[in-house]
Amino acid sequence: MAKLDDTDRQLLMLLQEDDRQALAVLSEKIGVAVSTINDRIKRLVRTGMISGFHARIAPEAIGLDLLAFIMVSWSNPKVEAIFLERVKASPDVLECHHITGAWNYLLKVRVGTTRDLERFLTETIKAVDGVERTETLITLSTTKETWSVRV
Amino acid sequence: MAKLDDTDRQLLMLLQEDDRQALAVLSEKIGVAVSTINDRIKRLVRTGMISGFHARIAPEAIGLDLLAFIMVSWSNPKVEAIFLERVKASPDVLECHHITGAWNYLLKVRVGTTRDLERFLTETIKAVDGVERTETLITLSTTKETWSVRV
DNA sequence: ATTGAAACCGAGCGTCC
DNA sequence: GGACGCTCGGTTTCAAT
Repeated sequence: MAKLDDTDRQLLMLLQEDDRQALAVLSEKIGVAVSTINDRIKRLVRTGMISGFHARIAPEAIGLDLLAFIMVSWSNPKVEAIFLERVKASPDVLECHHITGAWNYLLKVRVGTTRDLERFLTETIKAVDGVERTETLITLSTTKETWSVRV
Repeated sequence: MAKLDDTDRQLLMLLQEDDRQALAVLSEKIGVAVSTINDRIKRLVRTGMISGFHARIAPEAIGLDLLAFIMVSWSNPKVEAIFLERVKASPDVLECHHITGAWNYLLKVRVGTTRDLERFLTETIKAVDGVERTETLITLSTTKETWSVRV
């Protein structure tokens, strides 16, 4: 974990908001030369601080209207490997976290309709032998969903 | 919700994985002219299918080692407005969803250490008058965390 | 004084329009 | 094809030793 100076921090803030600003614009905003901006971005990528550049798709604009969080648990530890396999392969699953508490895993899932969600639950989750319980929290509305972290 | 043809879909897939590919590369992969790629991207942005281009920061690389999901509830409906205000203003909160089930809201929160989490809970969440219960699920490990949706 | 790292400058070139 | 913006060498500055 290399340390960041103020230029790096400002750059990260600006790029996580919008990575398509011209180097000249970034140079202007931060107050260093264009080539410096270029060097810094390259370094941030090389050192792994920036892990990628991604277009963000508006989910509802393409018909992905249902967001759900699904908590899953089992008692046989052998279940985990198969479960993770399935989950990684499924494009419906955006996130998969091993969590503390009463449940083993928390999934963030985005699909089109409740029918898709039902299909996901039966064909992807409950199809894994040994999965004992699930609880699904449906998102009614989303107030905030940002990819920008404090830097 | 405009309809997408196959070119749009391929383009969205490629750009959400990596938005810095040259138009010529995209043209090659999809098999249409460079100018078409350019037009399509512009249209996808204009129509709101693409809502932005963002550099992704590796959270652990900058010391954000703790990810938590916090469920919150209250009984007085007047609490909601103040709660959302605080949550929107907090850089620790990445997501805030109104959910079904026993809880009112689900938050996704990223901070440095357990101390920061404690401070967040006391100063941001429990400081909201009327918040009655919270439950925090700490993420032990993350198997999958993608921004790419099925298109 | 010497060295190394980082910032700056400008010309060349690739990319976009 | 023309223009813009990025890239990448060389050069300079600055800090630390």
